[in-house]
Amino acid sequence: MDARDARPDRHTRDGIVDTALALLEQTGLPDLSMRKLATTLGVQPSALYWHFENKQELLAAVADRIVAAATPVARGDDRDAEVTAVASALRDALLAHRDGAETVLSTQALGLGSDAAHTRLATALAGGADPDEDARSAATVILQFILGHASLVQQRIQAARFGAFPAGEAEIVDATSADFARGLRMLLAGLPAPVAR
Amino acid sequence: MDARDARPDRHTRDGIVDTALALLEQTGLPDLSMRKLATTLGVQPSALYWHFENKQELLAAVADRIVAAATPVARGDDRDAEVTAVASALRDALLAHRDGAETVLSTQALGLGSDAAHTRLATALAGGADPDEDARSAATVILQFILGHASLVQQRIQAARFGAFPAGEAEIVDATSADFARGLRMLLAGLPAPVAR
DNA sequence: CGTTCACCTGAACACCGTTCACTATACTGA
DNA sequence: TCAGTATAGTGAACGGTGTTCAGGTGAACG
Repeated sequence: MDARDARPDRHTRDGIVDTALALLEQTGLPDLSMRKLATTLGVQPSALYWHFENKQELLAAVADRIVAAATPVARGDDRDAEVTAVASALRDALLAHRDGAETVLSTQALGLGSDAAHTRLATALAGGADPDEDARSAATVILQFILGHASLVQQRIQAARFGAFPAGEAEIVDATSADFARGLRMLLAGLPAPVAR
Repeated sequence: MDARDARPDRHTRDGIVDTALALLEQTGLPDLSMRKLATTLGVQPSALYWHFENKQELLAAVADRIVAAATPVARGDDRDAEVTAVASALRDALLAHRDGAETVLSTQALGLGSDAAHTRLATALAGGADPDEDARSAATVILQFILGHASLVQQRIQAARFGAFPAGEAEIVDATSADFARGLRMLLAGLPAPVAR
């Protein structure tokens, strides 16, 4: 309403991703459309295409934001504890946003080894050192488990959302965290004994 | 062309799923539309809604078909070999169709414990006996890994398909099968020692 | 003062899933 | 033989989708 903020600052990539993330929370991935996003931003849909080449690229940015929120954890003493901490942070980040896992999975956010989460995991596996081929391969495996796990958990949440059986989101996340811990334990058991530090 | 086969047999759910699966192979999941499917069948789009309530239900049927194709394997002697065989069959089934993993993942085909693949896995884990809670939980973990793995592999295939770097589908499947084997080995290492049979 | 650039408008295109009234064929029992 | 019913499909429409494109608007700069 103030005349002053007629053009205080224009929309920026980051700002748009913010809004997209908020909208994702409300509508879920399947109903997240460029038009709804544009409306929320008070803008024509076509305006979005100045900032992003297409929807896919926008979603990739959203996915990046989601995994980037996996805060690096305080390092534990032993390797397994640290890997567990990194993996759990990633799980939490994926589950923190509605359809987060599917969003990340659907964009090739983790295409090659170039991804931050993968590197973090591999480094933790290498005991803090530069990860060798072995550590990177193990990191890939763990990442695959995390994404599969989180996807299935959220698919269950979505099924419960407008669904047959009643269950809160928090309940499901809680109930499945035992599975996650178990999977992690199983995976770590298949590793050679950690080097002392 | 023959006048005889004007209506030899009508379209059936199974037949439609067949066609959908073939179309999936050509177009990929994102471009698999009810309209294209109808056109392929020589039918109006609305006709599909006599056989299926909506697209989701159709895709669920496709997903069911995909996982059902995971042929039960000849049993190995020890538990780990058998689990590996079941898991590998499932991976193969998912990778056998374009976007197979995402198709299965996107439908809640593996919602609860009611799923065939889960049961098969759990039974293998229990050494052929009736799976207890522990075996079922471990089966869940392994299933999550398989789906995450297959999803990422196929996402990589799709990236390569019209992509930056050149790589055949078979090459990728091949190159990643070492990761898969490793993941399975790691997971199995976290299990209590199998009972003798 | 004119040009350039960042940002956005408005309209259009081709396609999407889904609904609905209606039709045509086949089987079934009186 | 004829009415009736279930099966399978038509054709048109509705609202929504991602994306393109020519053009406009304002601020910044030389």
